[in-house]
Amino acid sequence: MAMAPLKIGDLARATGTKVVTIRYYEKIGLLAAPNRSKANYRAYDESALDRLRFIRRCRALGFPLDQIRDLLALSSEAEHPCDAVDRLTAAHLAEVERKMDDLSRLAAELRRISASCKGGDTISNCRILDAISPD
Amino acid sequence: MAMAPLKIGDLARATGTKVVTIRYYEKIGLLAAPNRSKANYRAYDESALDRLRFIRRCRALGFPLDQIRDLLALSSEAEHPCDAVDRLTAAHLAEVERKMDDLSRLAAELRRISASCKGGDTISNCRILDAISPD
DNA sequence: CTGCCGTCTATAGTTCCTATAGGGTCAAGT
DNA sequence: ACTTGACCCTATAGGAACTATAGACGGCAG
Repeated sequence: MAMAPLKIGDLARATGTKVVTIRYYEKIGLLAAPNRSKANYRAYDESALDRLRFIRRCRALGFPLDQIRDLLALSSEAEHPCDAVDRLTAAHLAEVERKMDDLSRLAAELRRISASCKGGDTISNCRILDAISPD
Repeated sequence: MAMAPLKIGDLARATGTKVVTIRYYEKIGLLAAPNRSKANYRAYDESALDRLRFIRRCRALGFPLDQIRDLLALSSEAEHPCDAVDRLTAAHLAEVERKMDDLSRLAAELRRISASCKGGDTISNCRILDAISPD
Protein backbone atom coordinates (compact mmCIF):
# COMPACT_ATOMS: atom_id res chain seq x y z
CA MET A 1 0.00 0.00 0.00
CA ALA A 2 1.35 3.39 -1.00
CA MET A 3 1.68 6.32 1.35
CA ALA A 4 -0.49 9.38 0.92
CA PRO A 5 1.21 11.35 -1.85
CA LEU A 6 2.95 14.59 -0.95
CA LYS A 7 1.69 17.91 -2.23
CA ILE A 8 4.18 20.44 -3.48
CA GLY A 9 3.92 22.44 -0.26
CA ASP A 10 4.73 19.35 1.82
CA LEU A 11 7.78 18.74 -0.29
CA ALA A 12 8.77 22.39 0.05
CA ARG A 13 8.48 22.32 3.85
CA ALA A 14 10.31 19.01 4.13
CA THR A 15 13.28 20.24 2.14
CA GLY A 16 13.39 23.95 2.87
CA THR A 17 12.73 24.78 -0.77
CA LYS A 18 10.34 27.40 -2.11
CA VAL A 19 7.34 26.02 -3.98
CA VAL A 20 8.21 28.04 -7.06
CA THR A 21 11.73 26.66 -7.02
CA ILE A 22 10.41 23.11 -7.14
CA ARG A 23 8.28 23.96 -10.16
CA TYR A 24 11.34 25.58 -11.70
CA TYR A 25 13.39 22.39 -11.21
CA GLU A 26 10.63 20.48 -12.93
CA LYS A 27 10.61 22.91 -15.83
CA ILE A 28 14.34 22.52 -16.45
CA GLY A 29 14.09 18.75 -16.16
CA LEU A 30 16.00 18.29 -12.92
CA LEU A 31 12.94 16.80 -11.21
CA ALA A 32 10.56 14.53 -13.10
CA ALA A 33 7.02 15.82 -13.62
CA PRO A 34 4.99 13.91 -11.03
CA ASN A 35 1.50 12.45 -11.36
CA ARG A 36 -1.37 14.85 -10.84
CA SER A 37 -4.32 14.58 -8.47
CA LYS A 38 -7.92 15.04 -9.59
CA ALA A 39 -7.59 18.75 -8.89
CA ASN A 40 -4.46 18.86 -11.05
CA TYR A 41 -2.19 19.15 -8.02
CA ARG A 42 1.30 17.64 -8.23
CA ALA A 43 1.43 14.38 -6.22
CA TYR A 44 4.94 13.37 -5.15
CA ASP A 45 6.30 10.19 -3.60
CA GLU A 46 9.23 9.62 -1.27
CA SER A 47 11.80 9.31 -4.03
CA ALA A 48 11.13 12.87 -5.15
CA LEU A 49 11.81 13.93 -1.60
CA ASP A 50 15.20 12.19 -1.56
CA ARG A 51 16.13 13.61 -4.89
CA LEU A 52 15.13 17.16 -4.02
CA ARG A 53 16.92 16.99 -0.67
CA PHE A 54 20.05 15.93 -2.47
CA ILE A 55 19.78 18.74 -5.00
CA ARG A 56 19.27 21.39 -2.35
CA ARG A 57 22.16 20.28 -0.21
CA CYS A 58 24.45 20.19 -3.21
CA ARG A 59 23.34 23.68 -4.17
CA ALA A 60 24.09 24.94 -0.66
CA LEU A 61 27.58 23.49 -1.13
CA GLY A 62 28.09 25.53 -4.26
CA PHE A 63 27.63 22.88 -6.94
CA PRO A 64 26.02 24.24 -10.12
CA LEU A 65 22.94 22.45 -11.43
CA ASP A 66 24.92 20.87 -14.26
CA GLN A 67 27.24 19.11 -11.85
CA ILE A 68 24.30 18.01 -9.75
CA ARG A 69 22.79 16.52 -12.89
CA ASP A 70 26.03 14.53 -13.28
CA LEU A 71 25.91 13.30 -9.72
CA LEU A 72 22.27 12.28 -10.03
CA ALA A 73 23.04 10.44 -13.24
CA LEU A 74 25.53 8.36 -11.27
CA SER A 75 22.66 7.15 -9.13
CA SER A 76 20.13 6.41 -11.84
CA GLU A 77 22.12 4.76 -14.58
CA ALA A 78 23.27 1.49 -13.13
CA GLU A 79 25.07 0.47 -16.29
CA HIS A 80 27.41 3.39 -16.59
CA PRO A 81 30.65 2.50 -18.30
CA CYS A 82 33.23 2.32 -15.58
CA ASP A 83 35.91 4.66 -16.86
CA ALA A 84 33.43 7.51 -17.31
CA VAL A 85 32.18 7.02 -13.77
CA ASP A 86 35.71 6.98 -12.51
CA ARG A 87 36.67 10.20 -14.19
CA LEU A 88 33.53 11.89 -12.93
CA THR A 89 33.80 10.68 -9.34
CA ALA A 90 37.50 11.46 -9.17
CA ALA A 91 36.92 15.01 -10.35
CA HIS A 92 34.05 15.58 -7.96
CA LEU A 93 35.91 13.96 -5.09
CA ALA A 94 38.90 16.23 -5.59
CA GLU A 95 36.62 19.24 -5.56
CA VAL A 96 34.78 18.05 -2.47
CA GLU A 97 38.06 17.55 -0.65
CA ARG A 98 39.26 21.01 -1.59
CA LYS A 99 36.03 22.46 -0.27
CA MET A 100 36.36 20.60 3.00
CA ASP A 101 39.87 21.98 3.45
CA ASP A 102 38.70 25.50 2.84
CA LEU A 103 35.78 25.08 5.20
CA SER A 104 37.90 23.70 7.99
CA ARG A 105 40.29 26.62 7.74
CA LEU A 106 37.36 29.02 7.77
CA ALA A 107 35.81 27.25 10.75
CA ALA A 108 39.09 27.45 12.67
CA GLU A 109 39.34 31.18 12.04
CA LEU A 110 35.73 31.79 13.03
CA ARG A 111 36.35 29.90 16.26
CA ARG A 112 39.47 31.95 16.87
CA ILE A 113 37.57 35.19 16.36
CA SER A 114 34.81 34.05 18.63
CA ALA A 115 37.30 33.05 21.33
CA SER A 116 39.23 36.32 21.13
CA CYS A 117 35.91 38.04 21.49
CA LYS A 118 34.94 36.34 24.71
CA GLY A 119 37.74 38.14 26.55
CA GLY A 120 37.08 41.83 25.96
CA ASP A 121 34.42 43.80 24.21
CA THR A 122 36.08 44.46 20.86
CA ILE A 123 38.36 42.42 18.63
CA SER A 124 41.53 43.82 17.23
CA ASN A 125 43.43 41.38 15.06
CA CYS A 126 41.43 39.38 12.61
CA ARG A 127 43.16 37.05 10.20
CA ILE A 128 40.09 35.88 8.41
CA LEU A 129 41.63 36.62 5.02
CA ASP A 130 44.33 34.06 5.77
CA ALA A 131 41.70 31.57 6.77
CA ILE A 132 41.14 30.07 3.38
CA SER A 133 44.03 28.44 1.55
CA PRO A 134 46.81 30.96 2.23
CA ASP A 135 48.50 29.21 -0.72
CA MET B 1 60.13 49.11 -2.08
CA ALA B 2 56.79 48.14 -3.58
CA MET B 3 56.30 45.23 -5.96
CA ALA B 4 55.31 45.82 -9.55
CA PRO B 5 51.56 46.35 -9.42
CA LEU B 6 49.31 43.64 -10.80
CA LYS B 7 47.18 44.24 -13.85
CA ILE B 8 43.62 42.97 -13.86
CA GLY B 9 44.57 40.01 -16.03
CA ASP B 10 47.32 38.97 -13.60
CA LEU B 11 44.83 39.08 -10.76
CA ALA B 12 42.38 37.06 -12.84
CA ARG B 13 44.94 34.38 -13.62
CA ALA B 14 46.17 34.22 -10.04
CA THR B 15 42.69 33.67 -8.63
CA GLY B 16 40.87 31.84 -11.40
CA THR B 17 38.43 34.69 -11.83
CA LYS B 18 37.24 36.20 -15.10
CA VAL B 19 38.40 39.75 -15.76
CA VAL B 20 34.82 40.92 -16.16
CA THR B 21 33.91 39.40 -12.81
CA ILE B 22 36.62 41.40 -11.07
CA ARG B 23 35.28 44.59 -12.60
CA TYR B 24 31.81 43.53 -11.52
CA TYR B 25 32.99 43.07 -7.91
CA GLU B 26 34.45 46.56 -8.05
CA LYS B 27 31.21 47.98 -9.35
CA ILE B 28 29.16 46.49 -6.52
CA GLY B 29 31.71 47.65 -3.95
CA LEU B 30 33.05 44.28 -2.89
CA LEU B 31 36.52 45.13 -4.15
CA ALA B 32 37.92 48.65 -3.72
CA ALA B 33 38.61 50.61 -6.90
CA PRO B 34 42.41 50.40 -7.27
CA ASN B 35 44.83 53.07 -8.46
CA ARG B 36 45.18 53.49 -12.19
CA SER B 37 48.31 53.39 -14.32
CA LYS B 38 49.21 56.10 -16.83
CA ALA B 39 47.26 54.16 -19.45
CA ASN B 40 44.24 54.07 -17.11
CA TYR B 41 44.77 50.39 -16.34
CA ARG B 42 43.78 49.11 -12.89
CA ALA B 43 46.92 48.58 -10.76
CA TYR B 44 46.41 46.13 -7.87
CA ASP B 45 48.59 45.24 -4.92
CA GLU B 46 48.91 42.03 -2.92
CA SER B 47 46.07 42.81 -0.56
CA ALA B 48 43.59 42.86 -3.43
CA LEU B 49 44.83 39.42 -4.35
CA ASP B 50 44.19 38.07 -0.83
CA ARG B 51 40.78 39.63 -0.70
CA LEU B 52 39.73 38.35 -4.10
CA ARG B 53 41.03 34.88 -3.35
CA PHE B 54 38.95 34.85 -0.20
CA ILE B 55 35.84 36.00 -2.03
CA ARG B 56 36.18 33.37 -4.75
CA ARG B 57 36.74 30.51 -2.36
CA CYS B 58 33.74 31.53 -0.30
CA ARG B 59 31.63 31.72 -3.45
CA ALA B 60 32.75 28.23 -4.43
CA LEU B 61 31.55 27.12 -1.00
CA GLY B 62 28.11 28.51 -1.68
CA PHE B 63 28.20 31.68 0.39
CA PRO B 64 26.24 34.54 -1.16
CA LEU B 65 28.01 37.88 -1.64
CA ASP B 66 26.13 39.43 1.27
CA GLN B 67 27.52 36.90 3.71
CA ILE B 68 30.98 37.33 2.24
CA ARG B 69 30.65 41.05 2.86
CA ASP B 70 29.92 40.20 6.50
CA LEU B 71 32.95 37.97 6.78
CA LEU B 72 35.20 40.58 5.20
CA ALA B 73 33.85 43.20 7.54
CA LEU B 74 35.04 41.03 10.42
CA SER B 75 38.56 41.41 9.10
CA SER B 76 38.57 45.14 8.42
CA GLU B 77 36.75 46.69 11.35
CA ALA B 78 38.95 46.08 14.34
CA GLU B 79 36.59 47.79 16.74
CA HIS B 80 33.51 45.72 16.14
CA PRO B 81 31.23 45.52 19.13
CA CYS B 82 31.70 42.10 20.56
CA ASP B 83 28.16 40.79 20.75
CA ALA B 84 27.53 41.53 17.09
CA VAL B 85 30.70 39.69 16.14
CA ASP B 86 29.69 36.80 18.28
CA ARG B 87 26.27 36.46 16.72
CA LEU B 88 27.75 36.69 13.25
CA THR B 89 30.57 34.22 13.82
CA ALA B 90 28.29 31.75 15.61
CA ALA B 91 25.81 31.76 12.74
CA HIS B 92 28.51 31.36 10.11
CA LEU B 93 30.29 28.70 12.10
CA ALA B 94 27.14 26.63 12.41
CA GLU B 95 26.60 26.85 8.68
CA VAL B 96 30.21 25.97 7.94
CA GLU B 97 29.97 22.92 10.16
CA ARG B 98 26.78 21.76 8.48
CA LYS B 99 28.46 22.10 5.11
CA MET B 100 31.43 20.08 6.25
CA ASP B 101 29.14 17.29 7.40
CA ASP B 102 27.35 17.19 4.07
CA LEU B 103 30.61 17.24 2.17
CA SER B 104 32.09 14.42 4.16
CA ARG B 105 29.06 12.24 3.50
CA LEU B 106 29.25 13.10 -0.18
CA ALA B 107 32.99 12.35 -0.25
CA ALA B 108 32.41 8.97 1.41
CA GLU B 109 29.80 8.04 -1.18
CA LEU B 110 31.97 9.17 -4.07
CA ARG B 111 34.80 7.03 -2.73
CA ARG B 112 32.43 4.09 -2.39
CA ILE B 113 31.27 4.47 -6.00
CA SER B 114 34.83 4.74 -7.19
CA ALA B 115 35.82 1.61 -5.24
CA SER B 116 32.86 -0.44 -6.47
CA CYS B 117 33.86 0.61 -9.94
CA LYS B 118 37.41 -0.65 -9.72
CA GLY B 119 36.15 -4.25 -9.56
CA GLY B 120 34.09 -4.71 -12.70
CA ASP B 121 33.29 -2.55 -15.68
CA THR B 122 29.88 -1.21 -14.67
CA ILE B 123 28.40 -0.18 -11.36
CA SER B 124 25.09 -1.46 -10.22
CA ASN B 125 24.06 -0.14 -6.84
CA CYS B 126 24.59 3.51 -6.26
CA ARG B 127 23.39 5.10 -3.06
CA ILE B 128 24.47 8.61 -3.84
CA LEU B 129 21.06 9.98 -2.92
CA ASP B 130 21.59 8.72 0.62
CA ALA B 131 24.98 10.34 0.69
CA ILE B 132 23.94 13.68 2.02
CA SER B 133 22.17 13.85 5.38
CA PRO B 134 19.79 10.87 5.04
CA ASP B 135 17.73 12.55 7.78
C1' DC C 1 55.24 50.64 -37.50
C1' DT C 2 52.24 46.94 -37.82
C1' DG C 3 50.09 43.06 -35.62
C1' DC C 4 48.20 41.23 -31.79
C1' DC C 5 46.99 40.83 -27.21
C1' DG C 6 45.41 43.26 -23.07
C1' DT C 7 42.87 46.91 -21.22
C1' DC C 8 38.87 50.25 -21.13
C1' DT C 9 33.52 51.38 -20.84
C1' DA C 10 28.98 50.03 -21.61
C1' DT C 11 25.25 47.03 -22.51
C1' DA C 12 22.85 42.76 -23.33
C1' DG C 13 22.35 37.89 -22.25
C1' DT C 14 22.53 33.58 -18.93
C1' DT C 15 21.76 30.95 -14.73
C1' DC C 16 19.23 30.17 -10.86
C1' DC C 17 16.05 31.46 -8.62
C1' DT C 18 12.02 34.74 -6.37
C1' DA C 19 7.92 37.60 -6.44
C1' DT C 20 3.48 38.77 -8.27
C1' DA C 21 -0.81 38.50 -10.84
C1' DG C 22 -4.95 36.21 -11.71
C1' DG C 23 -7.36 32.33 -11.00
C1' DG C 24 -9.08 27.36 -9.30
C1' DT C 25 -9.51 23.77 -5.06
C1' DC C 26 -10.69 22.11 -0.64
C1' DA C 27 -11.68 21.42 4.26
C1' DA C 28 -13.63 23.85 8.23
C1' DG C 29 -16.70 26.76 10.37
C1' DT C 30 -21.51 29.12 10.61
C1' DA D 1 -25.25 26.17 1.18
C1' DC D 2 -21.81 29.85 1.80
C1' DT D 3 -17.81 31.89 2.87
C1' DT D 4 -13.17 32.24 4.47
C1' DG D 5 -8.47 31.02 4.40
C1' DA D 6 -4.82 28.21 3.15
C1' DC D 7 -3.40 25.76 -0.44
C1' DC D 8 -2.74 24.72 -5.57
C1' DC D 9 -2.38 26.11 -10.78
C1' DT D 10 -0.04 28.78 -15.01
C1' DA D 11 2.47 32.49 -16.71
C1' DT D 12 5.37 36.35 -16.59
C1' DA D 13 8.45 39.78 -14.66
C1' DG D 14 12.25 40.91 -11.65
C1' DG D 15 16.72 40.10 -8.96
C1' DA D 16 21.49 38.27 -7.93
C1' DA D 17 25.65 36.94 -9.70
C1' DC D 18 27.79 36.52 -13.26
C1' DT D 19 29.21 36.11 -18.65
C1' DA D 20 29.63 37.47 -23.36
C1' DT D 21 30.00 40.96 -26.84
C1' DA D 22 30.89 45.34 -29.11
C1' DG D 23 33.76 49.09 -30.11
C1' DA D 24 37.82 51.78 -28.96
C1' DC D 25 42.48 52.67 -27.05
C1' DG D 26 47.34 51.11 -25.06
C1' DG D 27 51.72 48.76 -25.45
C1' DC D 28 55.30 45.97 -26.85
C1' DA D 29 57.56 42.13 -30.05
C1' DG D 30 59.09 41.47 -34.56
